[in-house]
Amino acid sequence: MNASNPPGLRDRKKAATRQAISNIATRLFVERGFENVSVAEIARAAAVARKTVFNYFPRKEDLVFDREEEVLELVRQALAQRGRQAPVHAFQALVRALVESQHPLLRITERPVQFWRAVAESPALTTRAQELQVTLADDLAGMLSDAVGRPRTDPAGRLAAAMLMGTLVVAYGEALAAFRENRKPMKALVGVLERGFTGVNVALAGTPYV
Amino acid sequence: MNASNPPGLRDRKKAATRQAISNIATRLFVERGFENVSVAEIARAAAVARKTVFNYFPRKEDLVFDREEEVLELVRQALAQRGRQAPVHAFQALVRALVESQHPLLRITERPVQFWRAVAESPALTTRAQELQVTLADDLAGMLSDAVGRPRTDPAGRLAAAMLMGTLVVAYGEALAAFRENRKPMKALVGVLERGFTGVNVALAGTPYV
DNA sequence: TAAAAATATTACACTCAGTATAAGATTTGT
DNA sequence: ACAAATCTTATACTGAGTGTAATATTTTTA
Repeated sequence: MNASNPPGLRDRKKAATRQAISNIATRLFVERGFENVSVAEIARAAAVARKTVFNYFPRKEDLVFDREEEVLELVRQALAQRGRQAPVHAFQALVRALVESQHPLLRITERPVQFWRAVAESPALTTRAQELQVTLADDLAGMLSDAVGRPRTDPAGRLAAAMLMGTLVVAYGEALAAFRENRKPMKALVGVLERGFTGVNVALAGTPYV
Repeated sequence: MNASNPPGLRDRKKAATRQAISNIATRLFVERGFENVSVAEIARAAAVARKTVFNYFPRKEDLVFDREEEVLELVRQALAQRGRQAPVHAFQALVRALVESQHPLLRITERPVQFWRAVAESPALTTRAQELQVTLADDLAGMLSDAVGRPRTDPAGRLAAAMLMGTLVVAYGEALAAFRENRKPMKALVGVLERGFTGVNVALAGTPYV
């Protein structure tokens, strides 16, 4: 639970171990598929106890998805620095900015295409991805509600978050499809995005969210 | 893969076994919670082999959620009989009709409230419910696209489906919350619903879906 | 109605994810 | 250098889900 300060030896070793496990796991998954690699095998390859793997990654799927916190941080920042802008608009502005600045999270290249193909081929990973979408929508709903000083259970906030995340997921999926079919991924992405955003703005009209 | 005809003895026995397993499982889950009942125990209580339980319900969670087909059938029917109405509007009309006719699927009573509380208390069931939401959104997207003669991957259809399902889930959740707080569940439900529907209609404006 | 074909149930053995616990090793603060 | 805190490990366990082949039951055919 440390924060700043020079990271001690312990923390550096932990980071190294975590990274090593993650790297080896990724390599094995790419080579042979998620379902065909056991945690025991990963532990062996990383020269570490099986339990240690679970210490760092409570579920096997977490070896693949470990950028949740990064995403949340981006949203937090955007909402904190939004000035007088409505929170939903601030979120939309964030997404547009990430697209235009070619941020790694939304940039479409061969890498993410292969990554998401692998996810699609694994039932466990697909399920986990869906779980993540819902978790993110939930967190987003909480942040939006906080921003307008309403209870975190406010249905309007939930509705906004669900629609925004839904839009984002569909848009990103379409961008991946476009890439595979040699169409312009970013154009496809923005097309869906603006459609969805327009809808959200109307749905939330009359509320402080927008 | 039989369809009509008088159901033979075999089919009747199968239906009976399935129902018996499901009933006993439900009882045990209610008594002691989903995670605290093993499939082995269910099998024993139902006087059946463990493997037989898995024959009928591939995953343990399927013992709880087994109304997917029923929902899909409702949507199929509504879209088939929609006449010249746009598919998204037909879907919205279906939902409104279910609400007004107090259809069991959307009626809020003590039963569903307890059911969904139990789901919320179980990580495995929560995950499965999310999975179902995504599956339903996917099927809905396919049906909407079919209805307007576009490929099942059409992003507009996907967007419509994602937003509609998102709206439905948030609205239903809010209705459950309203029930617990002694507010009018149906009023809460319809409130969120109409908000979401308005947004969807705008998002999809200019497309044949609406 | 009796045998043959089809299908359902069962027993058995197995893999693997995830948890619990306590002992041993390493880092950190004094 | 010592003690406290924390990380790793060995070991053993529970429970979900799969594969397979033997057995029982229903349906079909003759």
